[in-house]
Amino acid sequence: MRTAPTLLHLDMDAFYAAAEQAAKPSLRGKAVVVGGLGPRGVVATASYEARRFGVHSAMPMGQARRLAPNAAYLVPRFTLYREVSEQVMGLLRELSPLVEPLSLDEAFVDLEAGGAAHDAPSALAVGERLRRDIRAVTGLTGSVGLAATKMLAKIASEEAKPDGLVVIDAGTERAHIAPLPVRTLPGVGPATGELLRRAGIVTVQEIADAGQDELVRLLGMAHGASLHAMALGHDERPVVSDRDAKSVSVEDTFAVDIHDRTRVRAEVERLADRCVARLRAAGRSGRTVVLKVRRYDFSTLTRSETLRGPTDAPAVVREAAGRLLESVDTTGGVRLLGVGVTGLADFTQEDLFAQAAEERAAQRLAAEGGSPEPGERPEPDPHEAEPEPSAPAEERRWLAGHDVTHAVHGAGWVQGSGVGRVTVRFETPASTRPGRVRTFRTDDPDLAPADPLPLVTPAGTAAGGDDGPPPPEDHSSPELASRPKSRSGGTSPGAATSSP
DNA sequence: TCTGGGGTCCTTAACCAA
DNA sequence: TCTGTTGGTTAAGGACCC
Repeated sequence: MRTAPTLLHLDMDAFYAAAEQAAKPSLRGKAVVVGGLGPRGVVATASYEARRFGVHSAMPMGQARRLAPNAAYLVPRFTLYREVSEQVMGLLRELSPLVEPLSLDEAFVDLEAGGAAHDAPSALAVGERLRRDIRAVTGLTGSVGLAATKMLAKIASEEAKPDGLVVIDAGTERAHIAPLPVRTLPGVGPATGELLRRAGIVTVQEIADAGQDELVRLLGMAHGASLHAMALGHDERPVVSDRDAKSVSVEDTFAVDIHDRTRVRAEVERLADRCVARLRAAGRSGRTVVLKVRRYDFSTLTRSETLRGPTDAPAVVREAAGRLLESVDTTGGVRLLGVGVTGLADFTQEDLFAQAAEERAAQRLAAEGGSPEPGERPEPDPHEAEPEPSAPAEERRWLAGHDVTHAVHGAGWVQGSGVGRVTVRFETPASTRPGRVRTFRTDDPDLAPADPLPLVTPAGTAAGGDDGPPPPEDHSSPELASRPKSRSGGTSPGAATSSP
């Protein structure tokens, strides 16, 4: 058992929204909401300015728009977030070989394993230096928690938010967490919280007092025992680097429910292909195929089938998913479909099923006269955030927040689009004040999509285009961070997503 | 205009084999 | 041979996390 607070938890502050603010000077200090912009989107991240209006993650977009109508609404740009995340993880790996990323914006680091720290003062110094380095390299802020266990380090970083550092010293752990609500503990969500509340257990102290037997009776062996241990401050989970994924899945929620069985089937096959593409990209194969269906009433069911051996053949996964669909009643409409693969292996069994399935697929295709789904041109999905890397340029879509370049005006980003127009703000991460806004036709040949620019310009290469002296701090127009002015008619504001 | 998308882990039940 | 126990695997669902 570790006695010094040498376990570090890093949590970037409002990560997606902060990255967008760093990329778009006109949004700094403003309410920014990142998430799905379609009719069924939810908030992924809200900037701290937006949180003041009550907007928070997992909230339906519609509700967010009611609470903060003047916020900027942007679609997520995972390529940018991944790049920044890699920079941050790189800094963490300089501290220790034992780095466990939990997501793009969160990770545990075992400082003792790296020899970076051995007691509270050295850990504190490392934590503060890390925060400075992150700000220097990415321009973003992160919060750091230091403690002797994962659970406590995570609680500490939560308390440190935003842009802070908290150490929970050895010996103070139990006293520190005792008065906190049970929901503070990892693994206690709405359901468990409510169950405990009905048992009269509201605080961490009360979990400890209830005793392990009672907790196990209430929550089952695994959950009950671990929760009781956590309430006592015990948590022996080690930091584990490079964990292998155990499943790969893709799913889509449709802008409107799908009723047509043929269409449902076509979507399942598309999802199967996307799933396999990801599986192959990861160099894995899988043995169990899972189909997920969310019906019109939000009831969700899964069906799964385990194959004789692992596969990464598109036709095999497609066929299995298709078979599973046969056993699902979709009358009434389908809101979401998903296809996943579990039981992953690093190899693909040389198998005849794949070949047989390929042949059947080819035959079916030939029999149907060459077109995959007659009359069912799989439209570019209206809900996906990022365009497929290889998306054909047949129809250009201007997603709110994405980078563009203009032959005359240079680098900028899409502020909104609709009714044949796209509104662009011309500014870059290095701009010292909000850039100009211009509106173009969506088919303007001078306008082209662009890759995200680095948030921080490496010293010495001060990117040009920087006009004038430091900002007289924001004399921005009211609609600045808001929707495109050119909006008219019924299309949802700022959404580049097409509605049917 | 309620409720995304990508995961992990646990529980329960059914079934099969030893 | 019959019955009971145990353990592994599969399938389905649910809670939780970011």
